[in-house]
Amino acid sequence: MDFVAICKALGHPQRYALFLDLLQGGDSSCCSGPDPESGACCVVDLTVRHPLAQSTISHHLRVLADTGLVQHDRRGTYQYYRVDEAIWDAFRQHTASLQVCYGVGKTLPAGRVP
Amino acid sequence: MDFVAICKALGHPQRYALFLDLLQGGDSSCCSGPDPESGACCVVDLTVRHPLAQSTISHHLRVLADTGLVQHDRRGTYQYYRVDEAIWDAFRQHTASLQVCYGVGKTLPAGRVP
DNA sequence: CTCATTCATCGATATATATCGATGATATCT
DNA sequence: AGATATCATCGATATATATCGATGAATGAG
Repeated sequence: MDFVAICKALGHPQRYALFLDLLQGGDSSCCSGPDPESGACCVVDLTVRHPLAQSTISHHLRVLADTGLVQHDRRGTYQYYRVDEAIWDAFRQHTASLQVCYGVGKTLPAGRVP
Repeated sequence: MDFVAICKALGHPQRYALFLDLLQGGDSSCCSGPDPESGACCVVDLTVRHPLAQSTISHHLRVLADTGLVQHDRRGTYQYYRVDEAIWDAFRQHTASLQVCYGVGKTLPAGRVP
């Protein structure tokens, strides 16, 4: 789980929107997955819901998939994308673990004092 | 709290390293703040600890500060940077709130089925 | 087999970002 | 006032990214 890489991937408005869409399992009516309860989404559906060219959406999905945050499996001509819950959970856990921690075990430095 | 902007700011290795440094309150020995228990860090200290030019560090700190994630206050000639805990907490809370939620309230679409 | 559909890849272009050295502004000290 | 230190800004350059249209590969339908 590369925290920085995932941050970078989510740090783009359109890509974040795609990610949110996948998180919600493609709940819009045009999603035509064979098992909608799996939360997967095919590229055409995303193309309908997002104001981007198909190639651009494919590109963003690849960026997300390269971090491991998103998985895809082929069914017929369709490619279904979904959020990898384990990776996402790891990301959230890491974020939660980063806390401000000053004044703990700090040795007062003897350096210059302005 | 702009989630995407913060992700973008943290999605860069050097900037993330600076952020971690600030999170830990500059616990390295060269940090010479007048009140080290406040967790603040001045730019020179970061310059010593990170392999970047001073102007580059200033730039990254500005990017972090522009998101609100980091604050700074001047004391003498020094500029002390610290993490804004409220913003960081908001970021962590938002991250925690983003959950996979499929199969909830989903109306089976009548669209094409591959 | 032929055609249509989905989707990834390629090539091109415009924009953004990272990085540095140099300069300038502000504050402190003598 | 003059010298020094900290730090932000500027200008330049190299690299990365976003976006699109066109193309090609794979698959299913007729």
